[in-house]
Amino acid sequence: MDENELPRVLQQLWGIEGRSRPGPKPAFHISDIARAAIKLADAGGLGAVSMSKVAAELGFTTMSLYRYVDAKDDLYVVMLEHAFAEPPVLDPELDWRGRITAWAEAFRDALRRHPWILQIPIQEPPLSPNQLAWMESGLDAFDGTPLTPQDRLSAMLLVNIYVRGTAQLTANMRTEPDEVREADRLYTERLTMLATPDRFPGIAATLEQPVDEGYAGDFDAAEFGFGLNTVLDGIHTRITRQTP
Amino acid sequence: MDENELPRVLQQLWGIEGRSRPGPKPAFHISDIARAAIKLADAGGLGAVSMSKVAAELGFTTMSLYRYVDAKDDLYVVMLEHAFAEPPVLDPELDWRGRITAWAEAFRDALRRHPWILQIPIQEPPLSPNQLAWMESGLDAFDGTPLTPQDRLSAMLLVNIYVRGTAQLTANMRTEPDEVREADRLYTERLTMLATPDRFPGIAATLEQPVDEGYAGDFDAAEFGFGLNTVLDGIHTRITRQTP
DNA sequence: GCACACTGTGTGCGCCATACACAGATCATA
DNA sequence: TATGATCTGTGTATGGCGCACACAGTGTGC
Repeated sequence: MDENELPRVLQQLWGIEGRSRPGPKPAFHISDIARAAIKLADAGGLGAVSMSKVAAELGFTTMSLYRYVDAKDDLYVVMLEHAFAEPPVLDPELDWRGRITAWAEAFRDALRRHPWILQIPIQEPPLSPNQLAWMESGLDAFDGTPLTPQDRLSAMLLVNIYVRGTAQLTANMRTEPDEVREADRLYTERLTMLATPDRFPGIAATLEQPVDEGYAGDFDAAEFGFGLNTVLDGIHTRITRQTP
Repeated sequence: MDENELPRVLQQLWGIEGRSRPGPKPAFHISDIARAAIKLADAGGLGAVSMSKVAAELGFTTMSLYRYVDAKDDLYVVMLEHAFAEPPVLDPELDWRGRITAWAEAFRDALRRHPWILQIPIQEPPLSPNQLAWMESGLDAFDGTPLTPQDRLSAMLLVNIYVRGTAQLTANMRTEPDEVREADRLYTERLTMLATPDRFPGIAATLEQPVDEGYAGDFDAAEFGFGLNTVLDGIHTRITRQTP
């Protein structure tokens, strides 16, 4: 095997400690950076996270961060890793459908806690410990089904994509529900003005049906499960087709 | 109706021309801005798009762009609108499944042509003409089914999300296929090293199965349709459940 | 006790989005 | 036809950003 070393961040996240070396002791740890950055992001979105702001939050200079992190992208990796703490422990009593549903809801909750996750530009597939643990947890949900490992991966990714996608849609995630409602009202108003029935009959039809009050709050509760069940129905079809 | 005017960009995209006014004639049009920006983005990703670069491409100063566009976000709106030209015309001979498949493939192709679309931070739901035309086209695919307008919206969004999500996954979209293959090789190598069977049995199992050669090329062709069919199976289940 | 690798710091560069003031162009109106 | 309002593109300036680099001090292994 060649000296194809892992990037430094991943080494640190996996706890591959370097032997004791000369020089001053590090004043803090990447987990401190993660905490500070997440605090800023939770409060003001990903845009509020800059090297200088994070450093200031820690009480150090901007450049000191670069002793722990090679570039801004690495900061994102560390933030993600800490935002996704331990994956949910899935009840083995449940069937695959119950398990993957619990997994999806845990994922959704994490995204709701840290909406900035959706703003992070994804450059590379995940390799950090907690990310892999979530992957494993999602795959394990299909234990007992006749699905092949590849099919399980596809199914898990499908659910993953669904959760991300729906979260993205509601990612007008202003923390204030009033703002969400107002933005939604303005949107439907404009849509009603622009999507006239003659040119956009399909869109207009969806607008005619009165939207439930408290729509924003209801979406996550009802609509999320509704769409998820559609996805799971598709996976179910594949499973039954697998065992004729 | 209050003076709740549309943002300027949307007005221009909808061709709401202001009456003739004093002052010099504009030297160009937002579509010129869109073309220049898309050219840059196609070549170097969204990061290569800056106000100064776009302006230089047009042969004007940076600040001149602000006479046409209120902020950078508006530039993104214009880019999106022009990248999604006319939506696909769906063959009415096909059933809903054939139609929405064609729609999904057209969407995927657009994303493949302009990968930077996935990098655009989405702030607001779409209101521009071509975006709505795509929405309408996707909704129309379900004509003839017993689905309610709301269900059609959900189904269309589900497919939309699926296409975006899978494109995101393969959005290591280096234009060079060699780079994709190399990145993929490196990833599986590292994953094999980190996801040991004792701690991550599920992940390890997916790695054991030998991956087809030409994986990167095959994904879009085979895997895309496979996953899409799973989603459509779910929608099919909902349709048949609708009509007992 | 020495050499050296490492620490946090300060300075500085190039790029970015965009606020603002300005001179010239052009239309509606007198 | 003259004029004033209002638009145009431009030049300049500001504050922020990520990050390269040189530096002085610190602690470890020899």
